[in-house]
Amino acid sequence: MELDKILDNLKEQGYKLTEQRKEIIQSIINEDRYVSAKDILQQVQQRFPGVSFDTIYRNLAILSDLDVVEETRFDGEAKFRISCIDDHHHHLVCEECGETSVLPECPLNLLQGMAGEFKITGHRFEIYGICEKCQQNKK
Amino acid sequence: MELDKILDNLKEQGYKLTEQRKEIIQSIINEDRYVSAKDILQQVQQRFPGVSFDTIYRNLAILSDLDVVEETRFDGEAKFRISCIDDHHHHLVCEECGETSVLPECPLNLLQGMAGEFKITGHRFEIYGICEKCQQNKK
DNA sequence: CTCCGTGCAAAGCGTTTGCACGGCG
DNA sequence: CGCCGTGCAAACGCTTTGCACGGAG
Repeated sequence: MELDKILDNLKEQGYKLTEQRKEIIQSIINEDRYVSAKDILQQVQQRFPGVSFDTIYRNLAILSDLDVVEETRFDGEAKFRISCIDDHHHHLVCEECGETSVLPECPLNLLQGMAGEFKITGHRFEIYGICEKCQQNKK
Repeated sequence: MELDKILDNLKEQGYKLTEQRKEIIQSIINEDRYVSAKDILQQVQQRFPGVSFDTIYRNLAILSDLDVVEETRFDGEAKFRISCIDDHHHHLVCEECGETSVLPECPLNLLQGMAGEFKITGHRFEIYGICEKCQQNKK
């Protein structure tokens, strides 16, 4: 998703476009992989040394509600990445760098009907491992 | 997995069989669904009012290492259930009661080879929703 | 000018750790 | 009787919240 689209969306929803907020979104877009609140804070602090965790978390909560970011959890902390709400998809997540690549198929489709009477409200399918780049860095 | 087998396993590994430890394992077996440390504590406290969270957590860590319990996370807390290490499988997890049922197929098998150079170290595939029983309770 | 968003500080929650005692082996 | 496991308490890390000020609309 591009920055302008997101800002328009926020404005429509009645949210103000503060400099901090814009910078937070920008750095999430720049990262384009799962990062922690801390990672985002450090990025944003390069331009706004004053920003605090609360601002990061509050904005992440809003962005997550609006499906601007996807949220998951590993290493004992929440991780966030810019979302592509257009198409339903799943990730290969590198536990070293958080880099993600998209799986070509949603496994839920392959399991159609297997759930029976269970009313599905959500699902999580993530493959953890080490991406090619990080494997080479380790050698 | 049955209690005796687990206790033998623990003994083999050099762990002592304290009453608290046995009770912790027993209540996890009895639950047979994803429960939180708090849930386990409350169960165990019925027989040992003195037990504390530390004991629960320390034992859960050991049991998780030995693959006696499976660990996941939702509702912002770690959840544990007795594992069936014999066969690789995945769960439908009810977000109301933690009840799980087993999926007939591992979706990773269906996606064989899709990961490319990504070195897979683990994966998580869980479907969240409301199980049949909880749907009826809500009505 | 009105409120929403911010920064500060402190609290909240689940979880982990240091310590000394008690009980398993 | 040695040492692991326990309970207590305190610390921990991540995240959330109350408050008063400042800036966007």
